[in-house]
This record gives sequence, C-alpha cells and structure tokens, in this order.
Amino acid sequence: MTTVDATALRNPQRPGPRRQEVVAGIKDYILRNRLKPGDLLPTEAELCEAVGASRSSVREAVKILSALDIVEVRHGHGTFVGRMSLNALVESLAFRGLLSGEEDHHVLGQVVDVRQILEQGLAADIISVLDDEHRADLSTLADEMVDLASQGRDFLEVDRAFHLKLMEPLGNDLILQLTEAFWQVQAIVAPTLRTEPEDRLITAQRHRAIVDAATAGDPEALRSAIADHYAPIRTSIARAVQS
Amino acid sequence: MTTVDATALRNPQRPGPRRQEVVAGIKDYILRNRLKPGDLLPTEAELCEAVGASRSSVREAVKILSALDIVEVRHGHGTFVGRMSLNALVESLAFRGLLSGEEDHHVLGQVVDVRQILEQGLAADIISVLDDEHRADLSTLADEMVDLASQGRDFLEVDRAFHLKLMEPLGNDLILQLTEAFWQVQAIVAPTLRTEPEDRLITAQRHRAIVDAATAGDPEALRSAIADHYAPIRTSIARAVQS
DNA sequence: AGGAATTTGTGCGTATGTATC
DNA sequence: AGATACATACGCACAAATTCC
Repeated sequence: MTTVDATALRNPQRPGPRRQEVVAGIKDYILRNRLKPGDLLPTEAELCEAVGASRSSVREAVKILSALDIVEVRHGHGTFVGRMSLNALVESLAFRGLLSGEEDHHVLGQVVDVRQILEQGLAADIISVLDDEHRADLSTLADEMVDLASQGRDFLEVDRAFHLKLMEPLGNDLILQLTEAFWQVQAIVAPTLRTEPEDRLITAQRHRAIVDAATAGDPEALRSAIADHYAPIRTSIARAVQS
Repeated sequence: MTTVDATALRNPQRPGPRRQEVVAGIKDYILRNRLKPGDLLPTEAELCEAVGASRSSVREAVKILSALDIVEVRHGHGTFVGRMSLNALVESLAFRGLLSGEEDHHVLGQVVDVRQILEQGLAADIISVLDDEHRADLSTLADEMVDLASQGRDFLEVDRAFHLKLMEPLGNDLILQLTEAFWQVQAIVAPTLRTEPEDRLITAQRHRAIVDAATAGDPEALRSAIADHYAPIRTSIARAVQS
C-alpha cells in the first residue's frame, strides 16, 4: 500500500466548480478519517484519482487549504494536516491595514481598539489567575523593555512576549492566538507610522505600570494601566491622520 | 490598451518558491497602484507576462489570495481586489472546531468564551452609545426570538442580527466583523451538539434580559445578563464532554 | 436573439527541484 | 552516493462563463 487509503474521498456530484469540490472533498477526508494536525494526507496523484480531478484542480484546492493552514505542504515530503493557526487572519487583516494606511490609519486604530478591549475585558480574570511565577516573568519582561527603550533600541519581541504572557495563564488557546494575531497585524501595519523615540520609552514604562496594577490586584487600576499603555500609539495615529 | 498597466509588477530575484513571489508581486501591485476593493486586476495572461511566471503558478497564487479574500475571481469576467473579509478566519476556526468536536468541544467553548469576553468587555461602551433607536431595534429582535422559540422554531438569523446590532453603534468595523465571524463559527460548529428545545427558549429570553439591562444603563447588570445568555450553551458543551 | 471575443476553469504531459532512505 | 518518492513549475489545448456587439 501507499501512504493512506485514499478511496474514502469520493463525493457524489456537487454542482459547484471542480476546485471547490476538491476543497470540500479533502476537508471531508480529514474529518472522516479523524486526522489530527501533522498527519499525512494522500499524495497529489492519489487525491486526483480519489476525487476524479486533474492535478491542476487538486493543486489549486490544496493551495487554498494551505492558505487557511488546514493543510501544510512540505516540498518533496508530502502534504499534512495543518495546525489551523490564525495566519490567514493576520495576512488578510494586515493587508487591509496596509491598503487603508499611508493616509488614514483607521484599520490600525481598530486593531488597537480590539487589543485594548480584549485585555481590559480580561483584566479581572487575569488578576484572579495570576500567580507569583507569572508575575515575576511579566516583571522581568517589563524591565527588559525599559532597558532596551532607554538605550534607544526597539523591543518588539519582548513586547510580544509580554502580551502573550499576560494572557497565558487564562488557559484559552484561542485568546492566546488572537492576541498573537492582532499583535502581528499591528507589528506589520504600525511601521507606516513614524514613532517618536520618547513615545517608545513611555510605552515601555507603561508595561511596568501594568505589572504593578496586576500585582496590586485592582481590576480598575489594571484597566486604566492598559488604556494608558495604548495611549502613545493612539496619539501617533491621530497625528498621522491630521497631517 | 487592455484593462490596466501590468508592467509595474516585476520584482527582482527573490529566493522563495515561484508561487510565493507571484503572491507578493500581486500584493505589491495592488498597493503600488492604490487599488481599492472591487477594482479590476490584470488578466491571468498579463500577470504571467508581468511576473515572468507560468499560468499555473499565477493561478495558484491567485487562489491563495482569493482564499484570504485579498482578491476575488469571477469566472469569465476577471480578477478583482477583494473585500478582505474575515472569511478566512471563519473557515479556519470552524474547521478546527469540527475537527476537535464530536467528542470534546473545547474549541467551541473557547469561541463562546471569546464572544462573551468581547461583549462583556464592551458593556460600558455599549451603554454609553446606545440611543433610543438602537434600543427599540434590539427590543424588537428580542421579542421575535422569544416568539420563534416559543413556537419551537429556530431563530438563527434573528440571533445573528441581535448580536450585530448590539455592536453596531460602537462604530468599529473590525469589532463588527469579528462578532459576525465568531457567530458564524459557532453556528457551524454548534450543530454537532444536540440542544434541548427548553435551552433554546431560555436563550431567547436571555436576550430580552440583555436589552433590559442595557436600557437600565447598569454596566454590571449588562455583564451579568450577557454571561447568563451564554450559560445554556456552556451547559450543553459540558454535558457533551461528559457523555 | 445570437454569436464572437474575452477571461477564467480544467486536464494532461513533461521536466525539474527537493527531501528521505 | 544513488535511488525513490514527492512536490514544483511550465506550456498547451480545450471547456465554461460572461460580456458585448
């Protein structure tokens, strides 16, 4: 036998375009066989035979599924079930932001809004699940950010780690991935703004304030600290819109 | 002349796979020419010539971009700039939910968590921007839901309209689209649960309570009403996990 | 109404690059 | 290092859908 049984893929006559039948067929195949991320799929040739379509159609369908991270293609190796990450959300939103940017940065502003809403909305939960270890980690990250910022260096990766660490103890993968996704969108779109070095230092220090408020256990103070943390980029956006 | 000038697409030697160069090239083309959603792109043949790739590669690249709704292909008509909706998020998340479902519904649970967090996190803002017209609309929708539920009929579309209406006055397109996206994911994944008719009636009535709390202008009461509204589906999920 | 032109959709054959054993 | 299996890329021919004359 080959890699897997590919005969369970055939689906009766569906009206739509060929390529979309293949997309649905591959999805059905994954569901029917209870495949998990990382599992191997049939080869292109086997998929062709199974669904009765040509390589072109199968390839285009696989490309659509890979764009959604439903499958993952490794050149010369095979096609595997993907991790269904939110990369597609990042790609789509980031491009929308780049397209609307350059003049009016309203998409970037909306992303900042959502990030703030999520973190503020979770303030009470964050406090209630925060333990000493996470608090220490956050504190270290905040200190690193202030150090880097005071040296005039950027602290992108530390900032990313901080916001992920803040959400981590909640134990909700989706929230973690949304946090990551919106952070990435902002990281891609924000460079179209010119940011003042002073603002960067202020932003770094505001992370320190977030840790302090969380440590104090005051949800209202934490919500304020989070809002303050996003204030510099909001003013940057407002400044860019005026000019 | 043809549709547009396609000669501004060429991009010098990039290391990656051919198809990905084409993806980047088409993105650059859209950005460089400041195209907006709905604008026409060059034909496949023109794109091939512009980027120096074969039609197969161009087509696969276009399919990737169409999966992200960055472009939209209309058979026999042409390729256009897409609306960059969050369909990709829905597809990816919904499939993840279907894959994890059938036994443990933890993805569905996380989606419910996020929906609740967003609505609760925005409770105060919702109250502060709510005007009489929106309140009346929400009230009508809630009544419709109770009517339908008491007749044993489903009220999917009304439910969708209600949650969108709740977010609408905030004036943030992204929040609106995220609300829509998560609602759709839940609508796709939730049918793998068997829901009791009683729960549906209770859910309908809880929308009435949300409107009342928002009208009263009490943020804390609104947050409670929102949490209560998601309680039935949470118990359905918990019940399914046990069995 | 009808048919030609344009554009995307599909199928197939072949050659090449790449990873694994 | 060689062999095998696989995805990648290219080019052409024809089908299907849409538009326009």
